Amino acid sequence: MPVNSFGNYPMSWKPDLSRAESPLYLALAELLEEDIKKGILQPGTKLPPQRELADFLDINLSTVSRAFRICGQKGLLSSSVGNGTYVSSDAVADKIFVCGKENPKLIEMGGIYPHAEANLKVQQFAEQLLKGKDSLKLFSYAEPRGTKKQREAGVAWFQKMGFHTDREHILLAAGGQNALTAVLCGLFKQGDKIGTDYVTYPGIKMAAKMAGAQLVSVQYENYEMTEEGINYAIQNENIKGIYIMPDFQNPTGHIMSSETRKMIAEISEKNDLIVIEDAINNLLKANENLLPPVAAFAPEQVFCLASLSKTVAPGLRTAFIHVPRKYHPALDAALYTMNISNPAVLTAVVAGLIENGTADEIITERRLEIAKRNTIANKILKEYLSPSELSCPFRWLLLSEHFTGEEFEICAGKAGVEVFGAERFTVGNKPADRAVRISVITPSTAEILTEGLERLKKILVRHMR
Amino acid sequence: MPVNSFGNYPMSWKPDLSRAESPLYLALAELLEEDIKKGILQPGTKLPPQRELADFLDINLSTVSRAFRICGQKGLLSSSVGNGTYVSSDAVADKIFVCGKENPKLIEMGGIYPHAEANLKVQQFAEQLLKGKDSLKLFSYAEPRGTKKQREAGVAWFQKMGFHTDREHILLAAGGQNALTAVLCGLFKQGDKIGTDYVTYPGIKMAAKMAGAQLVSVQYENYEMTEEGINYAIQNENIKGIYIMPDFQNPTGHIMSSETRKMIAEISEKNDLIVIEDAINNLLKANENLLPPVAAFAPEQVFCLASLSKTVAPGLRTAFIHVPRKYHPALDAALYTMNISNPAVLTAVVAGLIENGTADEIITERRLEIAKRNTIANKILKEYLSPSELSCPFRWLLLSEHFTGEEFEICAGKAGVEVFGAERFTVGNKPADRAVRISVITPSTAEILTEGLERLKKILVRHMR
DNA sequence: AAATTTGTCTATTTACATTTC
DNA sequence: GGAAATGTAAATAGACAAATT
Repeated sequence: MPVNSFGNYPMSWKPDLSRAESPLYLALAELLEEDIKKGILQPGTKLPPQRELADFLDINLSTVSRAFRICGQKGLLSSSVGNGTYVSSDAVADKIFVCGKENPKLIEMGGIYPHAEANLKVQQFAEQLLKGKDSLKLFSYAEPRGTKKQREAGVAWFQKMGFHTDREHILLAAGGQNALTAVLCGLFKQGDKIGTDYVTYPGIKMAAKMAGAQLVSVQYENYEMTEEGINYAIQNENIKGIYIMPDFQNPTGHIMSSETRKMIAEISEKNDLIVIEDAINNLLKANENLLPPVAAFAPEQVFCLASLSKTVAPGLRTAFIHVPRKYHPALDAALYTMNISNPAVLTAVVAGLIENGTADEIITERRLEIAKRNTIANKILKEYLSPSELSCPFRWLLLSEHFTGEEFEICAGKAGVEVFGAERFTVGNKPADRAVRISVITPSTAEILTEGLERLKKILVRHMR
Repeated sequence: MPVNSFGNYPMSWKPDLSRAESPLYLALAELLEEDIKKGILQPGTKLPPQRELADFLDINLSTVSRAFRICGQKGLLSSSVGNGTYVSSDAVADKIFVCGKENPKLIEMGGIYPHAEANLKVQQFAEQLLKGKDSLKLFSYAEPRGTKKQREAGVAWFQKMGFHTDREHILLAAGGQNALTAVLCGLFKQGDKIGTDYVTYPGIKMAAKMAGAQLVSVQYENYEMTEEGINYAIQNENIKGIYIMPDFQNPTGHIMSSETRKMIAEISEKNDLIVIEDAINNLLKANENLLPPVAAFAPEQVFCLASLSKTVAPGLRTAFIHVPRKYHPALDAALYTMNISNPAVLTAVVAGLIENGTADEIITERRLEIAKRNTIANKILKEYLSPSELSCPFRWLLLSEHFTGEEFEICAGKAGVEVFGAERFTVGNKPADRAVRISVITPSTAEILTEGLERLKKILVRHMR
């Protein structure tokens, strides 16, 4: 018999299990998922305590618990002891990012797609390579782990970042996302937890979902995870790893301080925490601003992923991974399971470009082009943009209280500009920032960029009055 | 108090839980895994009934059950009601297949690697393509789902097999293994079961492990799954899907009859069973032997995977997937999570080769070359080889009672020939066949092939007396 | 500072269905 | 053909620890 007086303190959710066919725990989980997807339970809603719900439904506490766990693992709920269970803020927003081109009139500033013009040197090199001897082998199976020469190119690549590693620590993946998925699927089990920033790269959310891992957002200050935050997540959330993007954090564009890098390295060593460091933007930073990746401070604890997509060319679909020795077999197996091997043509091009110095030239070009575009962005939207270095390919646009990120995304879409609202990047149950990410590098010309930015400004100004 | 008289019927396993620190169920699972890996519990061993073990250890039945389930999901055990629990026959053999070259003196006939000489036309086409206009875009991001033209090439590819599908049913993957992993990770949950042949392509074992799915071997007759076998597995093992390779089944080389193809199509429709059809070898069959894939008979039930690795060139890392409509979103998301997109250069080459007819020429060349090699194989090892069409790139070598597959693999290795023993292909708890798979297409020349086969013959003859 | 709230984890009880003998 | 053997699944009970009040 229910003890609580439900009348006085109405429960936020009163499911009806009376005509459920499947087992109780499943029926409950299904109802919950349905109600979240339907919007009956909004993100951020606090659910009734498990005991109260059990009492109300006249079933056992553990049965409710089990149902909640199922939804929790799907990323629909996030809960903490003593505090309660909440509907995740990103429970619904689960859209795939699709490379545009569907609406040619839309100015694409959502996805970050470096423009094709800078690919000239890559194309020329590839053409030469195909003419060379041994080019027939470029269409046979490649060695799964890459050749010594290719892994050596990876070493050279990390060297540019100020991180000295060696051939035995390098594996190759078919791009940054491929690398990320391999690490998650290869090293994490269903139910394992991974700490992230409170807004983060959506690709980690997709990869985590595939691996069955749960993301929890780590407490932060000034756009950086705090020491206490990480320690708390280790002790109380039992996270097995963290995911970080120290250079031009996606989506905020923040560059992690040297102190925090060292702090994370230290904590990870002390607690045997797996660090997944996404160094995709490291080499986009200005040359005089050399900040080595966290991996440099804890090389046996950190997976350092270095995709070439943003720095050389996206079509190369290649990433180097620095792999801690003890995790090498597991990641090797995961990459083999997913890819067998990387395309021989592309890895050969990559290795060649790095070896002969062309890669450096391309990076310099890309940096200059981005800087040119950020100068334009700063001129048009200065007061709204979160500050950033000139070579960051995207910007974090802070909105007034008039808009949520999602609302602005829709408004911008109607004005013919695609941007991505903060909701797409959120983790956990904190309400999303009022912000959107805009890519300055995607529009094919500076003119189109300008037009897009002007349109955004119009929307902002119109609502300022 | 134990009821059974353990003295009389000694239990096959008497674990010692007395000094376990972790929870009972975990400690038991760990002990079990350890003892299997150490070889204390051999593949095929029947474990004591759960109740007896619980009694012996003086713990609850469910606790044992839980421990067994953990090991079962790792592929270490396979059990059936009324019958008991057995150590899986492939519990230990878990090696990665690595593309050789490490020992140059070894004649590689283990992995199936089409030789590079046939890549000439591919290389020439790629060279032309790079010279063409728009070639800069080949190094930018590609559309995740492929362009219309590329998907149209997939339609044309399936058309050659006698299977008519359309553009909306096609997705692209970065090779056959990539496709397989995407299907498994995208559509199956931890603990889901998938039926396979009793010997099967090891890649499905790796992919299943990553997805957390369990493989169960389906009853068969004459190298083909039987209707009763599939129905049994649906009803009693609760399989959610089956994996089949109807053309040149790996490793036996068997071609599935037309009747069985239709039977599988029908059962899958009736039971909403997901069929994963690996059609990698379909187009290697002789032209006059057109047998459409199972997908042709149940297109909304069958994922049909068509890698180009064995037919055109492995380095293209491309596979077309025919996807049932209802599963399209799930697979699309999985592929996006793993790859974002396929390399634009390679998919452009693939689409071009198919469109201009070069692909057909290459297939014909490959078939002829394989036939030449099988003629040699038949001459040297006729009496040992399981019969097969001339265009099958590998053969199933049946051994006498003198050898297990593994033993022969080792003997061959000592004689400088790499082959793969049946143990690498086994699923379930039936002891492996006495057989090895030999690839006739991997040695770079017919002479090397001949030498390899002669060495194998020597081993066989020496032990016949 | 102590009591209460709250989620999590392990082990147990009970019921069930299939297979074997 | 019926009893016994055997694995599987769901629901429950109890203990624990962190967070809140």
